[in-house]
Amino acid sequence: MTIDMKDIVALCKRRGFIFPASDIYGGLNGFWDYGPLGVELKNNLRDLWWKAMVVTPPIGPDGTPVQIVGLDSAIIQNPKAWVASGHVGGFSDPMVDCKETKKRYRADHIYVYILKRPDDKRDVLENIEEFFSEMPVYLGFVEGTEPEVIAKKYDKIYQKTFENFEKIDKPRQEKEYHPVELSKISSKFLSQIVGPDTKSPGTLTEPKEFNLMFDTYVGATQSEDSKAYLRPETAQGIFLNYKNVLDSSRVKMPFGIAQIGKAFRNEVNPRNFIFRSREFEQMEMEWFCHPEEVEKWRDFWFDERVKFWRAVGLASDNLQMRKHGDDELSHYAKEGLGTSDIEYKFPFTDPDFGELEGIAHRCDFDLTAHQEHSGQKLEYLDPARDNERYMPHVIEPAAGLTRGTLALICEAYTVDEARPSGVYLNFHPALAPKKAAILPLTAKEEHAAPATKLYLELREEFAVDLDIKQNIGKRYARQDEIGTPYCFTIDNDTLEDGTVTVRDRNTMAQERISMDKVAEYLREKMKANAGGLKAAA
RNA sequence: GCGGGUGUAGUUCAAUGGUAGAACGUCAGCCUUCCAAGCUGAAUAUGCCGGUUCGAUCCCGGUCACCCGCUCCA
Repeated sequence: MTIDMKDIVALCKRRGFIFPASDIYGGLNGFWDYGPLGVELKNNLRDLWWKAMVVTPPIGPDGTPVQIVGLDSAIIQNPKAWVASGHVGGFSDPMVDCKETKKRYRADHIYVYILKRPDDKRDVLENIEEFFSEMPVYLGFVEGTEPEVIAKKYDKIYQKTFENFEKIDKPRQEKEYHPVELSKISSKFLSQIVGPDTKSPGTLTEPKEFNLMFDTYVGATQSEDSKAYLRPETAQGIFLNYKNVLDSSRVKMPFGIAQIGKAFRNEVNPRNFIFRSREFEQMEMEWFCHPEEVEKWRDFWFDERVKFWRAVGLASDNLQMRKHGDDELSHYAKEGLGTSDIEYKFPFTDPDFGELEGIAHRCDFDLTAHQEHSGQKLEYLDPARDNERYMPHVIEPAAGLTRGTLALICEAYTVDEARPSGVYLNFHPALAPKKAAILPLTAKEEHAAPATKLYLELREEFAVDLDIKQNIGKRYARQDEIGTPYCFTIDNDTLEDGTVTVRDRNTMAQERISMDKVAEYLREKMKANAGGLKAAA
């Protein structure tokens, strides 16, 4: 049975998991808001990650717990940080697309060759308008194209374009080609320009800025000097604080710094609900180690991270591991061990998979770059290795918190025609936004009063709901739809013998337990069902 | 960014160039001893802007958003 994403999106809105951002204004492409239940779910996943990384980090290969400390760095950093990281330089150039070949060029790499006779003394750039009115078509070439190739293509295109080519070309028998950068030519002439890899004019789009970082300005005045960026990844904040952490927290190589937070990318094309959005949340850990140990730690962290995703409920075949091909490696991972992804089969990627987490070997790219740009020494003096001085290498497990939340919802979404709601969310109890609902069988005081008492007791320890109104079936159904694993129902027997009914979300089975054992019951169920997770709380 | 599609209540759907309906959900009340029961009542919608028209939710244009396929994803 294939699950329709539309149904999931509808449920998310209907029950308060995820809303379109600025909904009442018609939304905003690439932005989503997390509703009352969505934020609980997301926080639960976030807290479990933090616990697995920072509070109780795993036991390392040598049998002792590894060292990881936390961090929460600013979203806006000195813009030089993004120059050093490579985010500013390589990706801020205006790009031109060819509609026909779908190729993409840097606008300053394409030259349009204007034809003129040697005796024509006009300056090409200053009289560009005249030149374009004299000849209907000029040709663009990528920087460095051989003159012979240019001449040949001109002959070919002109012969094809004009039946009376000879007549037109006659006065230009002696001609010169004058290259002009495409970015210097008004876009109104694009319809007269033939792209480098095509034969007909007008296929090139207007040059577009292609920097995926959001700009902002620090301070009251807006100028180039005050320009800054919203971070496109949380990782750099970790590298920027690497030295501070080392100097203040007594960690030794190898160790990790973990951070959870928002990141922003001005995606060309946000898609697929919250999967690719412009504002999203990352859970990243940078693991610093000696260059010789990267392989060991890469394998270690990959296993740990797979365990984590399985433990939070992605235990099915929908989870897959995949190594990046050389052609898709990031600038920082071109050397070294590359990147391996943990991927999830979302309904919208099915039968393919979408990235949930990447475990990358970032080499010493970032620290070296920041050392160069900042002038600060970032090498590590390792007393455990005879005071060897080296630049640590980094293994980075970088997970998407918002993507993970979406995967949890997709995985939990279970169609069941047999039950009144027709669907339920099969969340792991540790992840469920509500752990239990307290339901008096009727709204009468004799049921409502003990239910309220139980609710007040349980809410000290668990996220629980008290729901008194409407008939019991409706209330069960509502809890099914939001994925509450347990419902405790107070009825007449409760008054007699102090027991309540426990109703299990997945099986709909019921059993009676003593009311004063409910907290303990819940505690044990959470633990028993927690799989590889440590208790959630 | 390109091509295609879709926008009506919270959700899923009707209908119409002339007063926009339903189901479910929500809320209020009654009822109710375990799975959206029953009764009564209530609130809530034509994405936005413009054009054509006596009159537009419907026709046209633009825009925004969502979906599908490509592209992109440092």
